[in-house]
Amino acid sequence: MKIGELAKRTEVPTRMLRYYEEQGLITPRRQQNGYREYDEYLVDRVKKIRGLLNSGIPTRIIGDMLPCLNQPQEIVVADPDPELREMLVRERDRMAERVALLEHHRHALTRYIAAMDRSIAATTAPRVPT
Amino acid sequence: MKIGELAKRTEVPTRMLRYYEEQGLITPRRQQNGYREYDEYLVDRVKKIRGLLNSGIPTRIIGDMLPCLNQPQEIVVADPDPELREMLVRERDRMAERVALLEHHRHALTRYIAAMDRSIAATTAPRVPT
DNA sequence: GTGCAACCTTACAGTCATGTCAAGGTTGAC
DNA sequence: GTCAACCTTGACATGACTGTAAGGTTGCAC
Repeated sequence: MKIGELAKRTEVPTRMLRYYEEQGLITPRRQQNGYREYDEYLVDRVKKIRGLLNSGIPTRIIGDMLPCLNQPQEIVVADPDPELREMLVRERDRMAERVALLEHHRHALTRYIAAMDRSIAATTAPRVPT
Repeated sequence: MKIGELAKRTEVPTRMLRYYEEQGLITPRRQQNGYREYDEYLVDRVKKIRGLLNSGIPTRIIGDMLPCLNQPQEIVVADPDPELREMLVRERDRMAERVALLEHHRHALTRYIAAMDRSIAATTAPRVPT
């Protein structure tokens, strides 16, 4: 498929698909006219890349991880590099921290919004029946 | 206190404290020699800023929120702007999404690390008693 | 009071994941 | 043939950092 279709199917802008290519995360073939030609399996891979980026993992590290995450279901560990393992553990722990923090702030925001609503209610209907 | 002490107490590098100032999130007074002078209450505020930034809220929006989050405990809504409310709701929903995604990837990573460990165990002790 | 480390200052450049735009080539439908 | 809807590369902008250079201030030892 061409870049536009991949963009639609993954909801990742074409700009980003080209960027991921630039970073060596995907390497589509080229048609005779120079257009990029993406294989089906790249849909999954792009989604994986997005997910990892969204989790705060930089492209450089994603590049290290991707070859290990080849099979969609089964986890294949080709070269069990202890350094990579450590890095992944660190990333996982950082994720846990971020989840906790996000939850904390989500609750704070929820409380804040509720307070706003009370304030708005008080403003629009200031006279409360005694 | 001076910038170095604030940095130590908040674990936010001086470089970033100056950056937050540049972005209008904190405005320390100046000593005669030009050094920045931070009040005690800024320790809390900087921590709040870090938390919000970590949650993916941009400085621009944090700048809008901070004046509302003055009191550490009580939530004070000075000007219940419905636009701000909508924005906050959007931010909160985005946070929820990000939490879900992070959790998903955290679990994936955990599974992956476990698989690695099995692989390492198999490599270092390849002969399993039948 | 000289020297020196440890602090502080500004200012400018670089990074990373994005967004946006320009200038131009290709394709397919009418 | 022309027009919209694609595609290409390239360049510049932005947000949140991050690094570093070049220099001023402070405090302490000698």
